[in-house]
Amino acid sequence: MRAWGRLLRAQATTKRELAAELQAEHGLSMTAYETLYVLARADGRRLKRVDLAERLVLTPSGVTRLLEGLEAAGLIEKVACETDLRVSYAQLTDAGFEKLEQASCGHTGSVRALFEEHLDDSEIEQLAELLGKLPGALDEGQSCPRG
Amino acid sequence: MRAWGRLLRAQATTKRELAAELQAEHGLSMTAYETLYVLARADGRRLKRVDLAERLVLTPSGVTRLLEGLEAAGLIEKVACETDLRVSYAQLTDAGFEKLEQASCGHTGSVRALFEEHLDDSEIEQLAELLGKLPGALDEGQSCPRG
DNA sequence: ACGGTATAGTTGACTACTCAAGCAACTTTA
DNA sequence: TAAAGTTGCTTGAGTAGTCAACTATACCGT
Repeated sequence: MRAWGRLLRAQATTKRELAAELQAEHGLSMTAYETLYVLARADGRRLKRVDLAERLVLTPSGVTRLLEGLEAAGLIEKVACETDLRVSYAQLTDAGFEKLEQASCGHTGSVRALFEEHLDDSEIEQLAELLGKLPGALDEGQSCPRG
Repeated sequence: MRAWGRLLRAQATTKRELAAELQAEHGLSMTAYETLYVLARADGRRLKRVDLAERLVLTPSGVTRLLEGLEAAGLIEKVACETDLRVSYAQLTDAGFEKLEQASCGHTGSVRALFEEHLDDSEIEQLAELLGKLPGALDEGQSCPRG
């Protein structure tokens, strides 16, 4: 039960710090970063909006609004699907990929630093393990695109 | 590093569910609930806005806006401090305390259920332990007011 | 082929925060 | 005892998301 309170506060606190940094250094929101990240690792660097919504834990309308911004910034583009006229893919542009690479090292570094400041390696491993059992955990891979 | 991604998603997913339930059953937002909760356990059931901000991981303006709502709903009231005219306490009203009690059992039940669905007791204990080492962890007590 | 239902996405109105700026009351210092 | 600085809180404007309602396309049974 303490676990829940701590989950809330730990996440809120760390997220706030990291978001501020990401914003200051690269002009990206946390969610925008996550978006570029999942797109970069997706097949063909594109994803249906609906899949994006699931991965980012956002509603479809949230995705629409998010992508509006990213498209305006030239980091992604809208690509129509040939076989289903309803779906439009979010396609990572080269600029978007570069942006991600620029932001990636700094950001993952900060995340790592923040965790390692408070936990040792095996504890982090344990934590990942435990959190992985909670809902919302779809499998992912490593930290760096092109890594 | 996976830990971070999972922390984000686990929290987003669970929070979404629990918030919806809390809203449907008691008309409270997650943050409102947390507020009532920390006030109930505070000395004299009141807290300075600035302290509230720290505990809820909110900015002062966020607290102002939040308390506006809670005060309008009669769950808290504004009480001026006698020795320092700048500070105004948020004082939990009886109605607020009752509201908390009503919401408390259902909510803590849901939280517990959600965790226990995926983790066993010792894992939950471990998780709480690990999250407790992350920033933002100030000590708290048990789950139920008056408990 | 055609009506019914499900799915993908968008839009308008709203909520819950944030930040930057500001005011008021307190403290320090000289 | 007054200027300068600090602290507690509020306010205006903006951002990021939500929900409910909508359009458009696709699929399915008859």
